[in-house]
Order: sequence, then structure tokens, then C-alpha cells
Amino acid sequence: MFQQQIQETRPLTTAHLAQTMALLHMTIEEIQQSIEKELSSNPALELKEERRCPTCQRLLGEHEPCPVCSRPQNISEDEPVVFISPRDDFSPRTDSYAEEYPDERDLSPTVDDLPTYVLRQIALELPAQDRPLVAYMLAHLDDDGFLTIDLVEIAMYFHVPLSKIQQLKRMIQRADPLGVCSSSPQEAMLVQLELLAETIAVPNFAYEIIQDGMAFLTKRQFNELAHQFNTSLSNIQDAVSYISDNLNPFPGRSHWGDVRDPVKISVEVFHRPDIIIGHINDDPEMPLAVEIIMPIGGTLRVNPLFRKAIKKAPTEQKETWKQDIDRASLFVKCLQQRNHTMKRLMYNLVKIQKDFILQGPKYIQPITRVQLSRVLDVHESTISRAVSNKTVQLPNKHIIPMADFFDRSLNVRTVLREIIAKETKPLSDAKLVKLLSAKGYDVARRTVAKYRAMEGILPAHLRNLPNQTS
DNA sequence: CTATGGCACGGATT
DNA sequence: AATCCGTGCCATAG
Repeated sequence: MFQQQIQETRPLTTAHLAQTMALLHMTIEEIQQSIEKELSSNPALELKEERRCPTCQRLLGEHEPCPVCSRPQNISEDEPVVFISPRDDFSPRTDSYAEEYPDERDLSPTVDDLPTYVLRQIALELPAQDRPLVAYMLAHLDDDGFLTIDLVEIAMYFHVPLSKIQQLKRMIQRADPLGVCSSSPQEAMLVQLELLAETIAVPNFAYEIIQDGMAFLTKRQFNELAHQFNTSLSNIQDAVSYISDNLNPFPGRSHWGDVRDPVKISVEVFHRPDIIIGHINDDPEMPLAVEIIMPIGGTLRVNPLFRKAIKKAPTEQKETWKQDIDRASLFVKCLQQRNHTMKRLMYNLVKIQKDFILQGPKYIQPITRVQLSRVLDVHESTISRAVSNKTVQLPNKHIIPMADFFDRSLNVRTVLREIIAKETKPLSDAKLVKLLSAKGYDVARRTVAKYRAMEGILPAHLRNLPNQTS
């Protein structure tokens, strides 16, 4: 069935091909922008009104019947249901900031520089007389998003009370690169934590660790932390993994990533997934449903009225109208092509990586992009484009980069973490190599060292164990 | 002598 | 063509 569709939707022109590739490369936000731009600039394009599935209320896309409800019953468990899912709500993962920042603002971090981007967000709620102050503060941010001058200095410069500056700073810190305009990584993380705590639970000690244990945290000396707060190592580890998963000590780098940063604790919390994988009706018995999100409420098409109207159009306008129609139809075709490629890609990817999706990173299949490109019969760069910059929400509600599906070392790294977590005395890298190969993971000694570094685990001789509690 | 980190090479990715 | 990642070799620290 897929084979036939390929033939139908093969790119016909180079323009088609180029635009399809561009669309493939885009994240959900960029596609949304692209569609909105096209809609507003091209009268021949229209957004067909949304249709919902009568039984499950799901927004329907190009499929006539609901892909979930009308799924044939005789399909095997292994067959994932892949479909394009148009939606205006993005059902962000519950533990992200996304809920804090609904779509009312046009958040397009890549176009503006950091100060402009931040200023835009808060300009509306900012009294006019305070704008120079904020502008001044934003002008003194460094690449990491930190404030480089003293608050007192600003207050004196503008002859305003210090509390005023503090209040403004607080407001800025709550804008999108969350924690921007802080004076230190510590402060930035505290702000993020505070805001995060409003929506989800924060593990015990997370706050205290940042507040008082930064020195140990940066060195990853967890056992010292456990000692300092008089608690178990696992409590600390929970808190720390929460911190590194959700907080960003360098707010300026989350979007304006600076390559010279070797110790970035990366965070990907500011966006919505491009693809959502979940069980149908959240029932683990059911097969997996893969939703490829389209950021619009209905489907796009060439406006049929416009097509009719062109026949009786005045001659001098006929030409431009025709161009509009051609452009609209090209756009729709490209979008369909893009979606179709994504569908095929995800279908195969989910089938191959089912264990990974359901049971965690240990079970990832070490597949390369090239292998998959052969299966799909597309060029490998197509896969690269489709995968890069995209994120996927798994059934467990975690959002991961799509590139993780191709990460050769993810499984080894998780096993490595497990081994070290369970070790009773510090194991050297060489010992770890043996243990890993016993479990079927053949990696070089040197590589283990690198993985350790990636996971933030100290070398064996610095790794003292919990206070013999376990 | 052992355990690790730095540098460089080759294949994979972009 | 440029960049990233796993690995081997070597220097250094303990």
C-alpha cells in the first residue's frame, strides 16, 4: 500500500523537491509559521474547516475515516498506526514549561537576538517609563544570558530605587529563556525551579542542592551531597537527574547555543513534540499510534471557488491569479509529500524501535540512518533532514530528540549507568569494559571513559560510595 | 604498574 | 566538504 503511494507522490519538479526537503527539515513551529505565512499571502490557499471523528472526537486530517477508530481489527499487534494529526492544541507534556507559554505570543527565537527576543515578550506588560531600564539591562547580557553588571549600578545610573530594578529583573527572568538576566547559573536555576514548581512536583532536595550544594553539584560529588543534606544517595540522584533534565544553568544558550560550551547540561524543555507516540486510548493492550503533528486545525487545499473565479477574471489579473493557484497547489503537494515521507519514516522507525519506545533506552536497536534510507528507498540525507531538530513524545510522556532513535551508544550508556549505580565498590574503566562485554556490549576502554564523562560520572578513584547505607 | 585524559584518525552524519 | 563520534596510542598522575 505504501509502495503505490510513493509512485503517486514522487516529486515532479525540482521546485517540488526543494520545497519538500525544506518542509521535511522544519520543526513544528517552523511549519506553523510557514503555513501561516502562505495562508496570509496567498488568496488561492484555504484552510478547510476541521472535521472530527464522530466517535473519538479526534481532529481528522487528510484521512477520510478516523485512522484510529476505523482501524481494521485483524491487524497484528506489531503494526503501528501512523497518521497525520492536525491539532491546534499541542497537548504539551505535563512536566514542561509549554503550558506556561501558550501560543498567544509568536515565539521565534531564531530570528531576533537575545535582548530583542526577550524584550518582545514582556514589552506589553511593561510600563513605558520602565522600558529604558529593561533595555539597559538586556543590553548588558552576555552570551550565556547572564547580567554582567551590578543591580546597584543600574539603580544609581537611573536614579531609581533598587527594589524597582529587582522587580524588573524578576520579570525578565520569567521570560522565555527562563532564568535569563540572572547573575549566576545558580540564580538562573533557582528561578527555573521556582516556576517549574508551580506546575509539577519537584523532588526533595532539588532546591537545597542548588541553593547550598552548587560546589558539589558541579563536580558531581553526589555522595558529598548526600552527606551534607543527611539523606540517601538515591534521593540525591533523583534530584540531580531532575535538575539536569529540566533546568538550564545557561539560559542564553538554550536557543542561541554556543558551541564553545563543553559542560552544558542540556535542556530541551521549551518546545512541543513534533511527533507523539502513544497507545490508542492509552490502553497498553492496544497497538501504538503515531501522530505526526500538523500545527493547524484542518487541512490545506486550493480554494475551489478561487479556481472557478479565475475563469471570469479580468485579463490583466489572470496571470497573477494563476500564479497564486500554482503556488498554492505546489505548497499543498509539498506538504503532502512531506507528510507522506514522515509517515513512512515513522512507520518503519516505530516498528524497528518498538522495544526502545516501550521499554526504555536499553532496548534500542543500533540502526543507522543509511540503513533506514535503504528500507525507505530515499536518499540518506532525506532521513537526516527529517530526523534532525525534531522531537518525539514517547508513551511515557517523555520528550526526546528524534535523533536518539539512531543513537548507537544510548543503550550502552544506560547499561553503564545501571552497573555503576549497583556497584559495591568503585569499578575501574577496564572492569566496566568486561562487565559490559559480558552483557553483550563490546566497547573500548577509552569509550567507557567517554561515556562516563557524558553521563557525568566521576572516575573510579574519585567515586566513593554512599555511606554504606545500601 | 594501573587508571585516565588528550590527541588524532577513519567512518558516519549533516 | 565539514563536522561529529568511537577508538587506538601515548603521556601523565597516583
